[in-house]
Amino acid sequence: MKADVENKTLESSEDGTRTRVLDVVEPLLMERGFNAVSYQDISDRIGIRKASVHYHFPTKADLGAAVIRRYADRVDAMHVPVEMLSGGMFAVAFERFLGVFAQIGARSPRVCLGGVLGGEFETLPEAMQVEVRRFFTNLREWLGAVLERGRAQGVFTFAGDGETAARAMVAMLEGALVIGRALRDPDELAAALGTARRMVLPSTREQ
Amino acid sequence: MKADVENKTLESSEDGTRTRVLDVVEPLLMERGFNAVSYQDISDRIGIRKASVHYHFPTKADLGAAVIRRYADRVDAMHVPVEMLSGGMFAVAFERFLGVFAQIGARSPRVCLGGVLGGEFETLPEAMQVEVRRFFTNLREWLGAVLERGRAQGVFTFAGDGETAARAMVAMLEGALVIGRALRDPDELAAALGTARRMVLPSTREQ
DNA sequence: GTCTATACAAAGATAGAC
DNA sequence: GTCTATCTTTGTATAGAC
Repeated sequence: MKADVENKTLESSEDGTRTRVLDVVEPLLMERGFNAVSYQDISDRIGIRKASVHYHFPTKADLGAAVIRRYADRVDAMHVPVEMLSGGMFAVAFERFLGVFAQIGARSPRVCLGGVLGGEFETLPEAMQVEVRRFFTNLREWLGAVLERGRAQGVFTFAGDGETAARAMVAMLEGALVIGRALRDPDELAAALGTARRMVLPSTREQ
Repeated sequence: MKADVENKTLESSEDGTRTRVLDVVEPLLMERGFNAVSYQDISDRIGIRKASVHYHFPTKADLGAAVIRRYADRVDAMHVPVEMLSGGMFAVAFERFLGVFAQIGARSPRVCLGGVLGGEFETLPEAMQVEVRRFFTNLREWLGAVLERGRAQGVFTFAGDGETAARAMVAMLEGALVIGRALRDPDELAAALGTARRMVLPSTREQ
């Protein structure tokens, strides 16, 4: 169990073609979506034949599901469990959450994988739909809990319950990535980030 | 210029296959996106051959662009020009704006055409990209002006400029449609609608 | 304006040699 | 694990008769 690896996020230690495929497909999906990415695209990019890609991921559904699963797990891992937070750490966790979207926005024309796949949702294989749902559910639940408990500790201020605020916030950020990319306008995401803060952080709310 | 027609929204008076095609494709796009809809799908649904569909829309880009153009024009037409608004009419116009999204949400698994095509944006033909941009730009500009002027007349209250609020709001509603569909959860859009109101309507803001 | 027929390219996927 | 070769299906698009 040698901890080598160049800069892998999590995942198995041994690099291997399988991981290279995932690494190539993920950004491709974020840019073009599932239906517009082919085995040929992948084959071209990593210099092996289509058939070899099929060896690692027999069907496209397998491939797609593996990509979102890894993506969702990685995003999950960036969010400190609510039980471990207290006091000012809530604000930090919240900023970190926004930072994830800010990072994606900085890589436009990529958008959040959840957002693109959400658009194609009805055409996705079951296994992928399950992962997309899990992604959104986890995100919402974590953020909802953070907002709720953070408010109890006086860090956040907002009306209604944390879950509702979390829903609105995630939706806004996902939407902003998509629209901002279409308009080639970084202000779109900036407006969403600012609004998100103003929704819950009293310090940012002076007119 | 006989004003017959069954229940066409705008468009030319004579029904004709061309319009039937648009009528069939629009909801298909809202559900599946552009890349997952084929001439065969259309052919099946209106009972003519693929080649006949090509007669009306030679390329798929022509077809796609025509669909969004009509869609964007229709949404545009639902929004009373800001110059014609005053006093309480601002609140009415705003509710009407939210109503458009509520209607789409009620037809889930369809989502806003702008939202789906935004997800596929990088893979769309130029002509379609132009229309998608126009859709979002018009929506944002109209709403931004309504919020701004409505606030000047004491109808709305919010921090920052109207354009920023409008950006955040449109993004939130688009995102909520997509996520709500994936999760098969009507509460998603409801949360967004409620949050939108709370963002600008003082009457809805008591905790 | 709609049909039949067909061209042509791409896609997902499998068989079997190396 | 990767290759060549191939199958099969689907998609966009065009030609030409009716």
